[in-house]
Amino acid sequence: MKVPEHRSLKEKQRLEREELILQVAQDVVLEKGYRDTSMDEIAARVGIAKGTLYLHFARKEDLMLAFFEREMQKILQTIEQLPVTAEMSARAKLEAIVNIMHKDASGKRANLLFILFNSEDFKITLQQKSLDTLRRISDKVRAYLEEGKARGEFDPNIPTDILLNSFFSVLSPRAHRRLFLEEGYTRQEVLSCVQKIFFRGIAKQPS
Amino acid sequence: MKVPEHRSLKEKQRLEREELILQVAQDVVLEKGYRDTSMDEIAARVGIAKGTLYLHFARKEDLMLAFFEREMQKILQTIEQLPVTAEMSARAKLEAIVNIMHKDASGKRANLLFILFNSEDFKITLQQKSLDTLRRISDKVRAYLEEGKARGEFDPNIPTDILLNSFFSVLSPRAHRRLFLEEGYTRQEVLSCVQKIFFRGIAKQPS
Amino acid sequence: MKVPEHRSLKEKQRLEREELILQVAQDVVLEKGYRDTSMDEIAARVGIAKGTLYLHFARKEDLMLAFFEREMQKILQTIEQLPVTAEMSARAKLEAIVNIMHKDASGKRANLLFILFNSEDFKITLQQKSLDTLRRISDKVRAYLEEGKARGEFDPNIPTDILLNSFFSVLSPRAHRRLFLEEGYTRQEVLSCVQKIFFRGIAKQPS
Amino acid sequence: MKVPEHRSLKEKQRLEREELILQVAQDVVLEKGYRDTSMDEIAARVGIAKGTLYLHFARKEDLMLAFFEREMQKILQTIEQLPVTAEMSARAKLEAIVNIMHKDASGKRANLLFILFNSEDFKITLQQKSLDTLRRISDKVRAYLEEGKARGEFDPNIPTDILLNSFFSVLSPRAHRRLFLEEGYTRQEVLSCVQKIFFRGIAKQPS
DNA sequence: TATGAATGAGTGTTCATTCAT
DNA sequence: TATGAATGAACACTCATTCAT
Repeated sequence: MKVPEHRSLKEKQRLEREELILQVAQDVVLEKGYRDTSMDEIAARVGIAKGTLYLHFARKEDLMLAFFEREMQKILQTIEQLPVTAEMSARAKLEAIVNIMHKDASGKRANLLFILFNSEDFKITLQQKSLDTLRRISDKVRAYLEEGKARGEFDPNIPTDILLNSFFSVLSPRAHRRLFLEEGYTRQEVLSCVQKIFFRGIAKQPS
Repeated sequence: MKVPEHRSLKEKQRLEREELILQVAQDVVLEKGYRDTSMDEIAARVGIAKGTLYLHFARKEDLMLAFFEREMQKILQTIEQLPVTAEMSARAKLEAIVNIMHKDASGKRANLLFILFNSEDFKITLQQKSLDTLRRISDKVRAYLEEGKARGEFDPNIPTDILLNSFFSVLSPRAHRRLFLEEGYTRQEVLSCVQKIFFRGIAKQPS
Repeated sequence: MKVPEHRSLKEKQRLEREELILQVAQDVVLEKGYRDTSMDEIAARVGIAKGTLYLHFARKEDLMLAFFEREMQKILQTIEQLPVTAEMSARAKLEAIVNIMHKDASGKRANLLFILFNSEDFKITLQQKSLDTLRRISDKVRAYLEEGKARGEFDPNIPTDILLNSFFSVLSPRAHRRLFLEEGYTRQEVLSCVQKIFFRGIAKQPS
Repeated sequence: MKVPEHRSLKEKQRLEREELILQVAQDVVLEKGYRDTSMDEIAARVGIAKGTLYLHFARKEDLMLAFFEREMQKILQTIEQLPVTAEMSARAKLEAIVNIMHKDASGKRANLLFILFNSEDFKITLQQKSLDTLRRISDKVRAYLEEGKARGEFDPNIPTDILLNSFFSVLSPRAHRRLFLEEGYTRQEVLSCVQKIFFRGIAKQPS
């Protein structure tokens, strides 16, 4: 009976440490960017030796991918658990997704998603797993966009690819960060305006 | 009297070389990204010694800032020389600006502008001069946005700051790069759709 | 009375494990070389924790020395148990030693012996114990060489030190490894030729 | 007129520096072995910064190969310039080669040749150029060995491959280093005995 | 002024060794 | 006693920056 407990304790500690590393890595990356984030700095901030970092993640790339993947998984899970009803408009569903992406206080999540979506900026070769998760998220959005077109909510003349891309770029908090940081707007305020612009912009035009 | 001429000749040569360096730097940065652009490569491509590069730009950062500044100056000048008439709608003026930003075949300009506007991507602290140019560009856009509001073209309920920010993020080719590169859309096609979304989105709503 | 038994049981287990470690270490070293053999890999292959390895051998070097020592001991024992009769020629006795050194299918033994004899290849300072064993082996060979000289079999004009050194370097399978691996000769064939060269070479010249 | 001079001066300095690096690298490798030779140590011993080392040799491997190649070239050139006459016995020619290999005071050359000939010990993948030089050296020896067989000097029953391999392993000073270093023999003395053993050993037997 | 050789701090990664449990 | 997580010194290699010529 003790061995399993012991193991699970160790395993728990391991996961906690891993979580801490991921959290710190994320902070540093958001602060300094991918290339300026050094394994040295992550280790120092976590308060462990550099070698210990490598017990958890064999390569810098793996660490980076791990936290991207983790964030995306969280988003995907929340999106898939959204309580959608038949009566909800496509816009309402998409707004729910936007809210999820902006939910966390710092907007980190959406930043990461945006970064990933424009992943060519990184010299990271996304692994298949991450690409899959990413694909599943964007497929969900795509499905709602097409549903909206079918229902006559959205303009059918705009290709869904373009709607999809605009959805992620327009609604990314990254794109609007300056407004919170320097101009004193609240997240909610900005989000509300930007959503308004986007959904009006893609709405089906009265003939 | 000769000295000044001599100086101005030298000065002219100096400026020509500087121009060449900036052009090359821009190419390399757009090709490889900021971090993967080395002073060695720039010097080699220009055909001068590395030391000579440092006679023109004391730091890598300065070189980068200089070519951002140069691009912005070009944009600013074109914007300021736009033939605007009283009858032109604010939207038409803004569309003209968007066209300038996307004018060059490769979309380099707008990429650079966007990059700068989100300058935290770079470890660059913009110098006062660059900030001024940037400010003047965005002031022009801001003026047209407010003109549009005053004329009843744009929704007065959305703060101009937010419109301004959306203008730059939505219309940046960077945000839509994937669509050209991977999905096979043409620049013109994407630009047209995205403009449509944006201007519909910010249009004054019928009461 | 129980304690000693207990101890000797433990001791026996300890020795068995030590034997296993040495066996594994030897395999890995012959497979990958000294520098590319990691304590991690040895522990993993043995199926114990790395810390446990260090309970048996305080340093990597100690482990390496231990298995050299062990191999040399085996060789020494076999050499000392050789059924030598008065009628046997010195050459026959030396050939028996060569055969022992090459006996195991893979030539591991002789490789190890050669490596040790040229121990500068390793950053290993041989411990006294190993040096003793080594000395006893080479003394045996030296004795037979001198016996051969005394009997008129070998050329008395060549110093025994030089004969001894040539014996080990000429007859080392390491020196001839290429011939098996790349040229397709059999061990037996090469060994036979090399022995012929050596014993002819050191034979007493007809006056 | 000045430019060429200037260039050749710089070039000369460059070559001198390179020579110095190679000399130091060789010393360190012979002292510590390939794996224990660090670029840091080489740079420190030469008295230059680590970066400077990389101006001359892009990779550690390149540096190592460069000095192997250089030594082999020297040997090859000397071998090819040997004054051989039709009357010289094959043995005399081979002895001349052995002398070349042992010529330099320290015996470094032959050590390097031996190391290379057993190059599987190194994780170096020999470049084609080095392999060619090596091949040309051993071809020369092989030719003399076969000439000796044809002339009835050497035993035709021993395959030339085996003779060749024995030539290099037996006559390598590496194999006999102990005798100089610890036993007090002179190089000449050892060399003479070892040659005697080898050439007697391979001599054609009276039928 | 122009050069490019030289610098050295910094990077990701490995691995023998230690030590709390 | 046995574990394996943690350590940190060491390594090969890069590149912005300097400086003697």
